[in-house]
Amino acid sequence: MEKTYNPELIEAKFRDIWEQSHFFSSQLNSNSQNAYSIVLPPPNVTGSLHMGHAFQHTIMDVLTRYHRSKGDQTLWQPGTDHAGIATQMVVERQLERQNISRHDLGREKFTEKVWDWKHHSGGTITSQMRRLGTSVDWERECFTMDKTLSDAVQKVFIELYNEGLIYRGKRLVNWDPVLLTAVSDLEVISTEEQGSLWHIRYPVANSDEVMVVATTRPETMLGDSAVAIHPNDDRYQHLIGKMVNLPLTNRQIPIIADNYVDMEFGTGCVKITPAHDFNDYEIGQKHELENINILTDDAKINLNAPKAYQNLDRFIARKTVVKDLEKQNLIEKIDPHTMMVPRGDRTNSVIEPYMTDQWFVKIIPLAEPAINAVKNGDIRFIPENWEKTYFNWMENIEDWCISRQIWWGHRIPAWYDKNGKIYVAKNFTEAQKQAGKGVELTQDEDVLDTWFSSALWPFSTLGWPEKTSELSRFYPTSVLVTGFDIIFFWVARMIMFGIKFAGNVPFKDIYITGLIKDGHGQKMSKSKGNVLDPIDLIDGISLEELLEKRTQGMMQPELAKKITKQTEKEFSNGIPSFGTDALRFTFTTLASFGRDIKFDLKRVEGCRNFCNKLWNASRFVLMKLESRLIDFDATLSTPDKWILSRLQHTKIAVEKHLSEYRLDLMSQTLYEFVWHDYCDWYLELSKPLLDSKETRSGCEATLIKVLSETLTLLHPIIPFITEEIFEQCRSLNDDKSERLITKPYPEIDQTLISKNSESEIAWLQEFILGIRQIRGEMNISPGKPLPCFIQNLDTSDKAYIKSNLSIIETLAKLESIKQLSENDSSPESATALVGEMKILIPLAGLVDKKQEILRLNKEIEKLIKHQRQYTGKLNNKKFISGAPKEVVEKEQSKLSSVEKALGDLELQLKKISSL
RNA sequence: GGGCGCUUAGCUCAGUUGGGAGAGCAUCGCCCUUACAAGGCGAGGGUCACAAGUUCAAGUCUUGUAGCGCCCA
Repeated sequence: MEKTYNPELIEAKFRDIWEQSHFFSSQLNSNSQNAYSIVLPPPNVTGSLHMGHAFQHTIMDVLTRYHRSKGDQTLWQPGTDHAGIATQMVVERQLERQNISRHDLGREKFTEKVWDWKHHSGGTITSQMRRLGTSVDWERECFTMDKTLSDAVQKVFIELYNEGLIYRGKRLVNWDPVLLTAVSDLEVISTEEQGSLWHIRYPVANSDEVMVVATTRPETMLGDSAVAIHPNDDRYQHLIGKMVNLPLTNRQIPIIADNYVDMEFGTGCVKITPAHDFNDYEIGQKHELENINILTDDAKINLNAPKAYQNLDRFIARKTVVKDLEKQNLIEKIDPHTMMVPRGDRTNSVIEPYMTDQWFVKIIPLAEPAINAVKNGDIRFIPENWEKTYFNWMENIEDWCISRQIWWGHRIPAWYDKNGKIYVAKNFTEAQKQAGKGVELTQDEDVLDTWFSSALWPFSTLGWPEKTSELSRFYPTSVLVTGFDIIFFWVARMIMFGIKFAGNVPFKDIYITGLIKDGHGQKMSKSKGNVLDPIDLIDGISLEELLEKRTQGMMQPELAKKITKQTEKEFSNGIPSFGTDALRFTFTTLASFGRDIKFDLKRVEGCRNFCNKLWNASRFVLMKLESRLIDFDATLSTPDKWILSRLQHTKIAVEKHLSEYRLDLMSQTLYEFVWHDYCDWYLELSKPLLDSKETRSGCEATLIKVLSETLTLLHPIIPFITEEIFEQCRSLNDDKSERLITKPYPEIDQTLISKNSESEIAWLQEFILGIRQIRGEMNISPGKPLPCFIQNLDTSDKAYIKSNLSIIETLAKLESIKQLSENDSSPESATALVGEMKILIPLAGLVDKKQEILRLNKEIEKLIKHQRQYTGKLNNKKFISGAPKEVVEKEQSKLSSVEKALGDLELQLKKISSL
């Protein structure tokens, strides 16, 4: 074995071997009683995988590999999402650089271009996944626009339509005037922005009075249909039912009363623009007001407005309107105002409420069973508190606008005749049948919201609506692993559609992971220039390349300087190559239940070091056991029994943590076992054990047995390095597995849990630590052999000493250990205690006694602190009477041992000081 | 305005029916000891945001305050 492990070579090797051997296939373990399945949240084919993907993929891979090696028939279903708007935008932007618009190409040519992009981008994603070691069943890879998945989409649409759960209608929707499409509520991000509040005078018809209304969007006055006041507002009672002259328009509009109006806000008068405001729309419906649309698709003023404003862009129109009002002295005042401005999540353009014909899903009948599924425990959120977020949204849910005026996606299977009658069918022929021969039909131009097809993912990928064997075997899936950012977009909709169409919930557990942020807790984004590519952490990247990556092709090139500076500061030497396993281990240690995960390179470094530690421990084992015939039935020594016992505890903890999705605790447990139990202690103990004939065989068998099981435990987290070590050690092993990936997960063996060896080794460790501490504090070189006296031994001390004498001498580098009886006078010594046994290291020729006095005082101080704490408790009568017996007894025994130790140390202090 | 969450060592964070304040990284000291310097050994460092309450006992439960963050309107 190489002295330092080199991830690059071994990763490439096993990527190929695993996949070519079909080890990821869901057909394995087909005789098993248990099925385990996860669907991969399909990444968008818009680009490449980011840290969040890599993080979640690692979690899913750990679960998948674990269940596979437990013997479950395991499916991890891969695939990608066509991501309608996002992908269309990527391609449109590329065309833009060649000065081509999608309209130049036409629908058919354009979608061809998008398919080209899809093949390119999909390839990037899958190759990245392979680099990460994701063990998905590649033979089952899907895409949301595959034929079978598209058929499923059509079927769902048609069935919902026939049931009256999908309808088409003219409604006020969120309109993106740049994309020229409707978007759903979820795709609109409202943020606080500085604006103005214009107070405008509306003259009351046939009167001298004016009503002052306030608005943040003065141009919308061109579409006003009424002025509203609160029915109880004394100031305006006499005006209800009268008319106002709407300025700039030559129109008269009524004054109405409605509870919706807030009397306290502004003047208490509100302009009502039903076609351009969601609240006003409601009021308009109630009062049967006219919906006056004053905007074109791209947010210019249309022909319904006075000539002066027609064809003006909405923001220019705003200025013009204000100017004209000022001219007529109709502006009362202009206040600065912070308000919520809605912007499209893709384009960042201001979203307009806009009247258009759209398709909607009537959502409440679907939401109710989906709410119940979580209430009655069919679905569990992990961590649990996310269910509150889910309920909160589901209980206030609104109909879902599913039509998009774009070209990339599932075209809506609806046709219209000349009179606008709708025929919903799976194809033109069927639609024609419905319409009757000779009726001229045209298909709806729109496509479906991307999330409509994603909502079917857990069953459409398994072959639904066909009754496939996969569907019956793997549906409902075991767990969904995803981020909280798409609970509404995706998770909720999968639950609704799963229950409705697949007849059952789509998954039993929903593990909501945290989101990966940069080291400062900032969201990673291209515009912030703080994105890390998981592949760069695996392979490493120079500062120059990283800078180029972060500043290339930016939407706002003026930020490049700042990004360069930040990047240079943070990654002055670029990023070293850490390897896939180190990155995966890092992700699992970060997988606690927090919301934000600050990603820190130092953490990866620590995990890389762990891999190296494991590598070197294996190298040690291999060197020691090379060409030896291992006797797996050999007698075991106490240290052998101890490490086997520790291994069982580790296995128990690992399974517990994994079943609770605490991958952070799982990897921490394994880290501690490997580093601190196996390497720090057992490997050190093995050195003397291997040197002695009586203990050698048992130790050899234990070394390899524990290593081998540990590799299996670690394999789900760090598959590459463990597979490589397994291969190198295979000749030593007695098991028949060809590869670690197919090796059965080790069972917990309760009979190997040994309390006796645990307490004996604990004693041994205390002994050695005592001596190391003296060495450390006295600055005695670790290589210098020391003489040692022990005094005040009880029977177990005596037994332990007898069986561990040479081990202690080796590990603590002692020249000799001599027992003193109670009455023997000891030389001037440094002291450590193991229980009541005293360890004495003579000071002669080593250090001056001042240092030992200092050290003793420090120890004594610590003990006194504890003594105070315990006596305080025990002097409290309420504690004695109120606390359970065991607790009181425990406190008492703690106090007595502290007091004994104190006595010993104080005596020692006196003795040394007086010399 | 409604909801959710966070505040523990210099930094990042664990702490699961209330009973010993922990890890990694960073810091300091000694050591290139034949698995590992990507290492070994030892050490220092905390009023668990603040206040009140429940309890024999609170980082942990309840209430309030302050600061920060997210989601929804």
